[in-house]
Amino acid sequence: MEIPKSYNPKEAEATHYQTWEANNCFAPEINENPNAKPFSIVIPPPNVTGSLHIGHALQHTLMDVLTRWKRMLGYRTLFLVGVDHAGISTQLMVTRQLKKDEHKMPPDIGREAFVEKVWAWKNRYGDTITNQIRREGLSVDWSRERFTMDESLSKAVREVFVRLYEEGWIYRGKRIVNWCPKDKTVLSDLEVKEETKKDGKLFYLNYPVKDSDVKLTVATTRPETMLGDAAVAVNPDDERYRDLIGKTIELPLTGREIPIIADEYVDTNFGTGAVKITPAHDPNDYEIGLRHDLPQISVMNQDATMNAEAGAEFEGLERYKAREKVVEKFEELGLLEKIDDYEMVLPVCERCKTVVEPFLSEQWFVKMSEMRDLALDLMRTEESPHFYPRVPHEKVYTVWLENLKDWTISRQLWWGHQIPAWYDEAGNIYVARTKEAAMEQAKTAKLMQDADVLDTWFSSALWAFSTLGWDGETTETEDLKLFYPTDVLVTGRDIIFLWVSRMVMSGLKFTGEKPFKDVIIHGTVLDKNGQRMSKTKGNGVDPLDVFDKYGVDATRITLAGSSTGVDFAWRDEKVESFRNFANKIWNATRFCLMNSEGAKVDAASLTNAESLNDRWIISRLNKTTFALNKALATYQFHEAVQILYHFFWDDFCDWYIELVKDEITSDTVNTKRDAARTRILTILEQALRLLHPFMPFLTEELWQKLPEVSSKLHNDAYQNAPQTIMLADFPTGDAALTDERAESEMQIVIELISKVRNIRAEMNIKPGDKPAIHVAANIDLQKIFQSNEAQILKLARAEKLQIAESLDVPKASAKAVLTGGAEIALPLEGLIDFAKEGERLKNQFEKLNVEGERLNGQLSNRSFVEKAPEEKVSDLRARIAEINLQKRALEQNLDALL
RNA sequence: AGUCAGUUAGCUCAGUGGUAGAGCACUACCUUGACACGGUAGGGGUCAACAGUUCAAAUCUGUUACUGACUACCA
Repeated sequence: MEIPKSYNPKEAEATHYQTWEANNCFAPEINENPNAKPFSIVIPPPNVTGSLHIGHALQHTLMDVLTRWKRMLGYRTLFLVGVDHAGISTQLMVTRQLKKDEHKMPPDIGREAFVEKVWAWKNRYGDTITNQIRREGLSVDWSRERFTMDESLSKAVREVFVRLYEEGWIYRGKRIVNWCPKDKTVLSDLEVKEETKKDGKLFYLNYPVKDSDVKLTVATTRPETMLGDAAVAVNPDDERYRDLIGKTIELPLTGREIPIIADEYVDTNFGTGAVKITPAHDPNDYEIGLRHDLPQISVMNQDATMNAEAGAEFEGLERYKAREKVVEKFEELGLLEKIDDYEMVLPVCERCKTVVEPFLSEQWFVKMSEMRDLALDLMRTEESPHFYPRVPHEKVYTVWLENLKDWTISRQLWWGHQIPAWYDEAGNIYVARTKEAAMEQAKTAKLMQDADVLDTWFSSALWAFSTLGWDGETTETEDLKLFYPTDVLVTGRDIIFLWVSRMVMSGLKFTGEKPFKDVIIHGTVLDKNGQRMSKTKGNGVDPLDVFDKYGVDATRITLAGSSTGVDFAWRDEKVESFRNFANKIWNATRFCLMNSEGAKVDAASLTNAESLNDRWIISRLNKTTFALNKALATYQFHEAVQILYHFFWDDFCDWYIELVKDEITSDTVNTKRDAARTRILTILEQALRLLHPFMPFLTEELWQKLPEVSSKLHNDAYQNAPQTIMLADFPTGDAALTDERAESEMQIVIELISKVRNIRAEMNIKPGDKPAIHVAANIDLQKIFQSNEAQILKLARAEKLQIAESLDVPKASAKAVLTGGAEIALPLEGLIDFAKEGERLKNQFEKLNVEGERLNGQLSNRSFVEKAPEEKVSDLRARIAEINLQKRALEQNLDALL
């Protein structure tokens, strides 16, 4: 078989995914075991407008590793995929295109036509993200793909809305909300981000007190809102203003008179200690307004221009123009005290970055107190969901819930789930599942549906069960029974509040069960300088570029191997090293295949091993298998990757292949050679299975090349499926095959070879020169060295191995001491540099000496001997004995040199 | 302002009480029939500082410094 010298990911990535998908390998139905335990994950639905970024690649890899692992273990696995309609971002994107292509705005074409355009857009571009998911190799079940605006999911949304309304948990009301003047919609608290403005100003305005010469100075960052002032507030304990409480202000520019009131809210140390109160344009002022029964004077329109209430002079002015004009007027009136520079933090719209205006408006809200308690009770009673890592997320989640405010769910958009509420001509509200039902309630057909749609996260909150068939009417399906609650949710920190908490609350409320058992919160991928990636900085890493450059598998295992729950800096060098790892796997397999005549994959070859190196590698393989399964079971992805990397590269390639190379490449055809070839092939095949969840393409490509692989190697649940490594039985380890004795015996052989190599390097022995190795050792060690003579000679590049009870070598020899007191010597007449050899031995002696002194110090500490566990003390004694033994030998060697 | 996290080899990061680890980078040697995307042998860290608990601290506690994240407020 002709195999290229290096792995080309493109070929493997081009074919296998299609085969897997075409053979329905991803669907749970591939599992033929009726008693198989279920395992399910739902993907956090990416935005339909979106394209893959490196954070997705990380999150998706972790989910796919778990899914492939469980599938190979024989679980009935469902990895459910789908996309989110992403209300605001999609609407913005289509609006932008409409503007560009037709120079029109949505109102120009009307709601119906606009929504049609969004659907067309979705159908045209919506598969960008899903094709990218295929590229990543995700083993998701495409037959169950969902979209948040599918009819069934939309029905679930209406159902939930109606039920919550009927219970009084959804209400409509006039509140101060976060208003985006550009998108002209309300935003929830979580959709508002902060932006620091360094060149902000704090304006000090003088308000004349009626019937006096006194002026009260108030400070504000938004002078234009003074047009809507309803009062000035001071702290009741503030001596400076005590006399003024109850008096009246003649509010400049408006001709209105407003009271001076006392309220504890006012901080006497900030600004002037007197605060202008604008109930319609500030959330705190709104609260104060309610307490003091102040009028709510709204002076702005929805686009943040001033309205008629602001007065004729200001009406129609944009908010910042109005600000300038107000300041000008105050200056003209001699009422502008001063302007200070002031660094401030502004709330901005998460999507369009426009400064959000606190705005008095009528909206729909979900009352969170009861919903919140459901989630808090779950945490209290079951400590669920279990966060990985638990610190800090469990606490952050809990504290957030405890302080949760009501959720604004209406959005002034057209793209999304339209609110199932209707109004009659008198303005009465009818909330119902359908228009017909609403008409029945209203006893009239003259109804107008609420124009608003629901927050995108309202439908996302139902994702874990609406995708499995729950629509309010149907509440039990096969999928729900099998796959709900899901096993684990994998997601980023930023949506714990937006999504995780809301899924928990709605899951508990509507299914009576939590939506998932575990929540894995992965870290953020930062750029190579440790900075957050962002479009404006242009420092993002495009996973598709990385795939092209290094291959999908290398990228996947890099991401998994970096994942410990904390943020990490992206480095191309890391992927490069895993690209090299992929190549190493490729070439190890290439070696086995080049010598595979007469061999096949045969599990029996793992149980009938006799030689030390075979028993050793089989023991290593089993320990690796145990450790890997354990690491995955606790979501320790970094650990899992380390385990695999170390086993494959160090144990299998650097030692095992080299140890058995001669035997395997022998020209002599015999059963011994066949057995050795079968064994290495079998071990390799097991290793490929262990690697498969991380590196699906490479392992499939290689596995299919192995002689006589078939679906017989599949897990029992997949015996009839077309042969693929993704359905192979995942090794779980066999305790009978771990062999501590083989491992420690091999360790001493490795030590011997390494020490000889060290001497060779230090003494500059040419690779072609083959010295003799003299070994002095006890009977047990003699046997071990004797039976591994061929391997020792080959790997140490030596001529012969002279084993005796004591050393008898010429003075011109380089020596070393092994664990257990064995000694080695290489006669190097004419090659040895005595000064260098003396230096080398002294260095080793010194190292041992330092360690010995430290340990002796510890041992002479009486309290250590008394209080430390016996085992630790005896370990220490043994180590000291070992050190003394080696030191004595080194001393003798040094003496012999002089 | 509050809460939390981090500070370990030149770089990126593992490591939760018992002799400091990996990858990359670095040095020397090596085209040894799987692989130079390779092999062999090396060098390199008083685990941020200080104090405490302990027979024993990178690991537990406290304080400080720096970095970062989140939450709230900001007239």
